Amino acid sequence: MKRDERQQAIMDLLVEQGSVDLEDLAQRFVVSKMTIHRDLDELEQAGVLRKIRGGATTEAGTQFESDFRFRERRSGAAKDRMTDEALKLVEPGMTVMVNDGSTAAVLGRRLVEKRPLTVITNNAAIMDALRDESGITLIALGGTYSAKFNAYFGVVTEDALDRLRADIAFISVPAVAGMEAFHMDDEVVRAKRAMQASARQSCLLINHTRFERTALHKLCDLTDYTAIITDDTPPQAALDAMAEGGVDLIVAN
Amino acid sequence: MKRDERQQAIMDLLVEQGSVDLEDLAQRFVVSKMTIHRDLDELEQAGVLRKIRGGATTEAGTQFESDFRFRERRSGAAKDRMTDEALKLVEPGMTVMVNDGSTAAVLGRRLVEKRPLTVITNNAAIMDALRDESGITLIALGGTYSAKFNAYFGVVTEDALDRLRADIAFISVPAVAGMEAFHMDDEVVRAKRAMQASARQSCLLINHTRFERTALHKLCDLTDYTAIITDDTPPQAALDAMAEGGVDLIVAN
DNA sequence: CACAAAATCACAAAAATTGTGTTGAACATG
DNA sequence: CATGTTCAACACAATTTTTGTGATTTTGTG
Repeated sequence: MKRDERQQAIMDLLVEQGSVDLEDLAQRFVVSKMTIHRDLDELEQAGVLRKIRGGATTEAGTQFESDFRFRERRSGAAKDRMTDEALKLVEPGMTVMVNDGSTAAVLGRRLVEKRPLTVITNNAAIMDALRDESGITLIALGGTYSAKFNAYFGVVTEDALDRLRADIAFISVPAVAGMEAFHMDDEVVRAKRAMQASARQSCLLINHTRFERTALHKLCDLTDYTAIITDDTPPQAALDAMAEGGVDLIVAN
Repeated sequence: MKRDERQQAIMDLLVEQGSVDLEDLAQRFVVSKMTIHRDLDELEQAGVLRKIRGGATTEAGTQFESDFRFRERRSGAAKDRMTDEALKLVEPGMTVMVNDGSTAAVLGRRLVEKRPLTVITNNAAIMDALRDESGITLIALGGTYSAKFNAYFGVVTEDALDRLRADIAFISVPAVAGMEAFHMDDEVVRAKRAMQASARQSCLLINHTRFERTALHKLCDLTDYTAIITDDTPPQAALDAMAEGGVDLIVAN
């Protein structure tokens, strides 16, 4: 492994973990700590990380932390766990819908594991990822592009969904409270609803930190989902509410 | 300049020119010919080029030559000239449709010069390019992805077009004979037709080498276009046919 | 303030990249 | 088809880059 590759690998780790340990890096790449020091120095010079005692972290408050790919890969482990569960619901030959959001993007990319599949999505990241995969029939939902969500929305999206049918839809939301799911943007809500309406069953993906929160628009009731997957145990209050409402929660850990 | 950079630069030149000269490369990068030899050997090993006496060419008949990016950058000058003419038909504030194809992709990217605009397309390259441009409202047409054309097609695309309206549609085809335009794929023909039907006026972009050729499916008559732009003077027979048919040809050179 | 851990520095060792001269193969040409 | 010329391949040496080691300084912590 050459210098450049190692530095790239360090960046990958940094993006994934948010910080890296010097000692650990030296062991991982089987080089001396001095070499790692030099790598980190260069990367710091290039402005992509900040050296701290014993390792390095992502430069706080720069473009980096708000970078889409960054957010996507950060806490990637949790998303991977949720994705593992979600994939269990998918069988080769199915038609699968996936909505916007970085969690959904992670799932979208991993759908290749279940090919052949037909994948319907308005998520630009998924389109990019599955575009050239053989065994995946990619049906993109058109619409007006939203940079904020890196996905397509609007009447075009909704009309297209109205004419398509899928076996399962994977939906993610930023807020769940009680027995209801929420989202801050009404365009997004409409797209998610259209997707759920066109799929035989729907599966909700929700980060455990997002329970007990609301957002401006209510999307639907949790009873609308045939499966709800989260990455870690949510607050007791949330658990109670769902138990009482009679919905099953799959905790992936 | 390091080894990797040099090799990358060689590939860039290769993509641009189709072939590279060993002697020339040695001079350009101020290294010995032996070094260039070694670079080319490695690149050949990697399968991205083919060494020939005195230099290297793109591996004929491999994925490379049919590579989308390759075709797109090759003979880029001609496309730029056509694009110049096409852009004259666009005014800020308009709603513009652009179809599939590498020529169209070049035009799509340059539409930023006329912003603010609303751009409607099924061309994946254009989606990627305009996605994060401010002042451009990007409306993607969904559909089933076609790797061959790097664009989206099918009922989803056509239905979406049926519900949209644009000021002008830019259409490109691989074959024109007499007073008719052709394309080898019926899915693509349907999308182009739908686009033309949804635009107030249509403009055809056609490479001058593509005149006097036909393809399996007839798309439409040339009289359906309000403007026809080509990059160079076409064969006399083609000119005669168009003159007789009463259509104006804009030759951009 | 003292102690330990970590960072830096300087220098040597190792590895890689590159250039040169030579040899052999391919090419054009009469 | 023989011959001179050009170009590619090879081997080796020179050079540059990368890396490791130990000494020295800096930093953080109790």
